[in-house]
Amino acid sequence: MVRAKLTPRGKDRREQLLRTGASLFAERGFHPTSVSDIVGAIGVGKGVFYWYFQSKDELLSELLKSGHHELRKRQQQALGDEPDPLRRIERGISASLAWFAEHRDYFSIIQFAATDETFAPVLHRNEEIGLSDTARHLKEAMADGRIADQDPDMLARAIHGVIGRLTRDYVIERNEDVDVVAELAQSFCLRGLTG
Amino acid sequence: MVRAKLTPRGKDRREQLLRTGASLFAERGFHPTSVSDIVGAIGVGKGVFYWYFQSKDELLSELLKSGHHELRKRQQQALGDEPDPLRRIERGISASLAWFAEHRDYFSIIQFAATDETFAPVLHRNEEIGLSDTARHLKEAMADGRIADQDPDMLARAIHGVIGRLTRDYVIERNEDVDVVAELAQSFCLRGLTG
Amino acid sequence: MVRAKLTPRGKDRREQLLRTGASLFAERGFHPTSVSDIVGAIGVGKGVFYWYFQSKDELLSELLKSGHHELRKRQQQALGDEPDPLRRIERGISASLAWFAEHRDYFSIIQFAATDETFAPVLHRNEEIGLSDTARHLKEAMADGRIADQDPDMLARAIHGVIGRLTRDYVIERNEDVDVVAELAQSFCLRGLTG
Amino acid sequence: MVRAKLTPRGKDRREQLLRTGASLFAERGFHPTSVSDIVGAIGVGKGVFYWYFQSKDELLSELLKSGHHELRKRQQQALGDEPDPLRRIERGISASLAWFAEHRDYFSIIQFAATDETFAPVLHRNEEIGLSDTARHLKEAMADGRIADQDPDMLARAIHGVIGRLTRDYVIERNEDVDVVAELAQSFCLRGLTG
DNA sequence: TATGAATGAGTCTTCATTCAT
DNA sequence: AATGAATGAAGACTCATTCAT
Repeated sequence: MVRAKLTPRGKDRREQLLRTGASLFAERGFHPTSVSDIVGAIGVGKGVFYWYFQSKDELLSELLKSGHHELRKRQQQALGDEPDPLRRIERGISASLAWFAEHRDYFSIIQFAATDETFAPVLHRNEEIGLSDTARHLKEAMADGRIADQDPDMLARAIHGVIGRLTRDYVIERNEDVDVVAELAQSFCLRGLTG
Repeated sequence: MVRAKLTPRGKDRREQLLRTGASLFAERGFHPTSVSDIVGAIGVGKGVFYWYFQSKDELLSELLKSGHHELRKRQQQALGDEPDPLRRIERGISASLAWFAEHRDYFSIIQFAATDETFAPVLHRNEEIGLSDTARHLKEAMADGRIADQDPDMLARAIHGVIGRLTRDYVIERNEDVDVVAELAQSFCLRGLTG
Repeated sequence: MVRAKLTPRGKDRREQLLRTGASLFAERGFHPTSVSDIVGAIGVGKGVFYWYFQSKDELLSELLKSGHHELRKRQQQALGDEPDPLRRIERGISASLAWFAEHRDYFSIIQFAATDETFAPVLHRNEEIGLSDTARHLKEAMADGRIADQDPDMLARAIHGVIGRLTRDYVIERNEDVDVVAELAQSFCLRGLTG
Repeated sequence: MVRAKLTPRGKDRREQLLRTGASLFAERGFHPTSVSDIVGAIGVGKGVFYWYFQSKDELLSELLKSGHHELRKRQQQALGDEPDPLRRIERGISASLAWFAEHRDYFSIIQFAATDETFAPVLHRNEEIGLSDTARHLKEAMADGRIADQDPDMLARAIHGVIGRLTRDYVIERNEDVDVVAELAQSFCLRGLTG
């Protein structure tokens, strides 16, 4: 039974399970982490887990969903009302990198989810949304003649590829300064678009 | 016990296990695929698997190792003796896409391995090699004044990010024509480098 | 994970597993007895076993440990404050036989453990303790001039050899009256010592 | 199929399997040693084992049988035509210790066999024979009034208990000089008998 | 005689999930 | 809301034994 109404204490517990799960999934992987590991890390009984979540899968889904929402919110805040579509792309790049830098666990989880039959569909839907945002800016830039006519979807994915890879290699793994990485990502992508 | 002496029949069986494992790992994921699934798909007893591999992990490692070798070989063949470093990068991009198009299973396996504590180290070592190849070309181009001075490692990773993402989204998932994808990847990356 | 906190019910279950394991190990041997056999005999699920013990090996170790403690306690009670060292040896002999008569399973288990690479070390340490007790009495008797000077350790082992063998052949296998056996063991050993 | 007639080469192979099996069983135990280990140690294929023995159990049985015969032969040689029954016991003690010192593997194997449902019966029959030899000497000594009237079987087992234990602890485990051990065993047992 | 290959039942162990309290 | 206990299917791996060559 998924609890509809939670007492404040209940909400905290749920958050704690979410955080702990995220941390362990990121560190060891989803399959190698057992529900037992999660509740054990918190020091509560196994029943607690199933009081707040229907299954282990559900915990991951929740993580995916909330991560996506937060990232999205951050990106939209970053865009503000910037009228220049290319500037919007630049801002989106640095907002994404910055957000991931603060949510490393989510990044790892997303990486895993992308390779898993069960979660890939959810993830793809999420990605589609981010992608279409980027593609919209690109189309606008094309309409304005700022960049050459090319498949906007493919370009969007190329940009996301750059972001993903640099995030993983520099932000997550080497803890590099986000701004430095963002700058290169921006210049590489912008030039890649405009030539 | 890696069997040293294998009869032709044994070699075939080993290859068959490798292929079948690759295919199932790619389709369902490593953890969700059991050794039972693999031998069941071939229609042999469970012991057969362990005659050829020490463990399920070893099978994946072998897959990773041979995949890396083959991809590398393909890339080097593609480079030929091309003197222009930027051309070499272009050729590397299309060679990679082409190879992955023919080895979709390996791509998926690599994706998974990157998220797994046990295999990530091996994978990273492999990636390091490909990355240093790319970075070498970049340094040469910088020395020649063909592209601006920037961190060559970071640029190499940006390029690989583009390749990886477009491979996944177009070559693997949508079965798009490799040449079309390669062209965009090349133009995006080359412009990204040269501005 | 040795469960720290066990409810009364849990303690009972643990005892039950210990008893059942001891009984089956004694009857069929350690290796030929599977965890499945143990839980099957009790009529519970397989997981129950691993809730209380980390492994099959651990169950045997626990058995060895507790058996040793109990035997030791019984021997010490038997000695009381008997001042005569040779009398103490006599009492030790009958106490051991009596204890084994009540714990036949443990005797068989000890016999097996002595032949097993994994458990022999533990067992030997236990035996060392009993042996040094006996040797102490012997040294005292030698100091008193009650018995001739000989290697006390070797003598102690000879005595334990007599006890072990008669226990096995008469107490365990033929269910002979303990007192009769004890009497012969005592007279044989005491004369063996004093001549 | 048990081979009836063996070529000289075949006899050697069989001996080699017997020796290797004995050595591994003694070292690691019967159950933990696999047929694979045995043939692997020799460097031959698994089929070889089953060419010479019907099963792993059969190998152990053969070991038990031949060991018993050899030990018996040695003891009888040692007795010669010694007319004094107590002297015969003394000689039997040292002959046993000496033989075990040269056949440590067999000693360990016997120890194991005694704890195993399958082999204990065979072993017991063997022991019965040695025991009745000893008992015969004892009865003669009793008839001669050399030792007091006591259960000869129980005494014989006490003596064998001493031999077994000292063999294990000193001859096998500490590689002690056999003569020294034999002397103590003889004096302890003889005094134990005669008082 | 001997080998590499294969079988498949069986072993220990894990783990998501449920339940009684 | 939480706990200790229990379930049992499933997983990785082993191994005595057999077979084709």
